[in-house]
Amino acid sequence: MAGAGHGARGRSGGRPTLEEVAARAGVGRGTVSRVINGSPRVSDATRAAVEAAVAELGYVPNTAARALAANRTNAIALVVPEPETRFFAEPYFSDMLRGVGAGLSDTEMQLLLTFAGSDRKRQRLAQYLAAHRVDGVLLVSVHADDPLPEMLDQLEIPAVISGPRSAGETLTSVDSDNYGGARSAVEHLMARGRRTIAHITGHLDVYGAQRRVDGYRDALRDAGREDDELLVAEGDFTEEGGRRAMARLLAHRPDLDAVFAASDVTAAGARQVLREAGRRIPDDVSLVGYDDSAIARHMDPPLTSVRQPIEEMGRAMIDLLLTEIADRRPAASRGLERRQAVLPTELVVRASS
Amino acid sequence: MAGAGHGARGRSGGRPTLEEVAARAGVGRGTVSRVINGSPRVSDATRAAVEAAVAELGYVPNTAARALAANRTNAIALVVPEPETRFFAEPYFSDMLRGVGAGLSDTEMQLLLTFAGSDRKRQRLAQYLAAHRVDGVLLVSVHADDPLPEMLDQLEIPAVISGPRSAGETLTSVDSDNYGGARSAVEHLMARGRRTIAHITGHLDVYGAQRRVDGYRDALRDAGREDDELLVAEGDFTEEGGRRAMARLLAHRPDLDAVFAASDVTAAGARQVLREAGRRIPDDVSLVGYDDSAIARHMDPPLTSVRQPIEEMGRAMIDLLLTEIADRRPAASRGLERRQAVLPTELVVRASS
DNA sequence: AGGTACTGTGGGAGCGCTCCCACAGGTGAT
DNA sequence: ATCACCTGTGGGAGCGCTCCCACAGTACCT
Repeated sequence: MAGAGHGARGRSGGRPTLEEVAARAGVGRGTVSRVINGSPRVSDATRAAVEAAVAELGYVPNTAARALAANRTNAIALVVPEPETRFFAEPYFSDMLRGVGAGLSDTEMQLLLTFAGSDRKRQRLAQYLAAHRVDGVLLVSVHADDPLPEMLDQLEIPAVISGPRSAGETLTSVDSDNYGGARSAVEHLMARGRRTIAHITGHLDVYGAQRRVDGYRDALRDAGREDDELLVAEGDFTEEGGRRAMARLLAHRPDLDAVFAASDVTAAGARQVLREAGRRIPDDVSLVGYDDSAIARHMDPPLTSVRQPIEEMGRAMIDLLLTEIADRRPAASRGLERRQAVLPTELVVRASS
Repeated sequence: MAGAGHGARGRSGGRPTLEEVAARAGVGRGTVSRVINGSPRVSDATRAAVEAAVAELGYVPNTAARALAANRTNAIALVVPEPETRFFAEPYFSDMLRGVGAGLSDTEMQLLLTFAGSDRKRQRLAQYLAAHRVDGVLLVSVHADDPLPEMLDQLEIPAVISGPRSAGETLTSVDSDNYGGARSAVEHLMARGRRTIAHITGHLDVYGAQRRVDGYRDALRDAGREDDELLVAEGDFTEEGGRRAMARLLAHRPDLDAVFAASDVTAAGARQVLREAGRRIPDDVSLVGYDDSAIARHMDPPLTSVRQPIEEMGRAMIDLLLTEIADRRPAASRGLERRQAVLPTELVVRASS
């Protein structure tokens, strides 16, 4: 309330304004604003006086006023275009969120968590974006046909996507080396003396899943191995998908002696089917997963897995997004300087291979 | 979608304002505001006209202006007073976040995710709160000596805590029935014919962990069983803590034939030590965990566990918080009507018991 | 001397809303 | 006729900032 709460102006609870700080420091409103925002055009003496006043009064800028006047929000949204369930089922997201949080902790930016799993939520999200409630958007796990990136582009809202949708992704993107990670997994299995290496893919409308297939294929081909279609079964990153794919693989190629799964969760499903079929891990069949999640460590036997530096990816996304926001230009310079970051993966060898 | 389609109106990128909608509808600014905010004091005809204008122009209220004028933010913060790492290590948080997201999806409220794991982050958090950047706060996983609740109280910011800090918690709280959950676990073990039932506790400065000990004790006592101090070992919810506690229990009471652990992760640690000691699960020792997390399902053998309705707890927290925000009063009526929600638990029986 | 170009500073003019007062026009009781 | 008291409406007065223009002061040229 405007005039209501003037009684409590004493210590805590009283929220000083710029004007009050200015009065206290004996300067003008503009000068305080300059100090607060780190403008260099302030003399050292004045700056010191203002900073003292700020400290004395415990001044904290009002975000809403700032956002209104400056037409920016100091907030970014992490948009998850899936139902909440999926988001948390895969540790991938948590790790990413962690990196994002870390990257943000040095800034004034606030993180908004937004789910766009249902149509209603999409609707609302569209409104938020239209209202320019955030300065930028982080997109994770976007499927190939999602209209969201298009929309962001039209609204000219800076955005960074994790996992490009295709080789020609137009948005700034951050990715891990899916291709190289898959290669290293397959090469590891070959080095272990495995002859017949199968692959359970991820959802193939996810570009990263395709790249893993490429890495798997190329690793085999470069080693002069057979590249049998029957050794590749399509999964969808889920446990159930892993089970189904594994069952198909065993039916078609009962002689397989290694499986490279596109996620740890998928590997868990595969493991179960292998067990039920009487195959021992790693004695009869080597198993390698992807993500190096907690599940990999807790599996019996512990699962060899390809670690993605997901946390660093989160950090990288923030860095790129902040850059985009900082030099937000009249959209003229777009497309020319598409930014991209690809971070390396690492094979973590455990007992399953 | 909402705003994007109507692109070519007036200045490019210029979002329509209340005033423009008013002009279009042939009414005053105040009337439009009333319609937008669902005030009943508008005639049906006027309301219809305004709504038409809003639709035509693709009007979306400016959040910052609204927040500034109304002195509220339409945002709430989920504050995690721990390092990000801990937050994501336990599925507990993810589930809760899911419930919170679900509870929020029917409202205009935005969710801010805030970590307060380091001192610097605490500092910043304090600033946010002081700046009244959010209308309310959700606190999860607060330890007994945390100053945060106190601060929120002083700032008169509505807050709901998950897991009260003590029996006399002053904040509105949501909890699951820790006592009942523990009882049902122990009663289940007794029904299975187990005679010597040990308990590995959680961090005892967490009230819920204490309540589980109470439930364990009372279940035994009510059944006329011995209540041996040597059967209770203090843990801290972690795997490593579970290992250490289990080792101690085996040393003191090698005759134990059942263990009730205060978390699944703890149970995982206990399981490892039991294995190494040559005890078979469940043949020699029954094992029951708490949380019914993914780990429980993936353990070998699958772990019997007490399920908390964490997602519903998240929902409940939101409901309570929104209520508090809605009837935010001059703090006079505080303490009198302490709200509390306690949700039931459920024992999920698997092969480990 | 005046001219030019800085640096540092004060403060007016909004940003787009909500709040609230004023007031028109209707109703019913006096 | 007066009064009281509704309902619905318009619009002024801010909310606390940022932006930007004006301008004093200083410095270094012609």
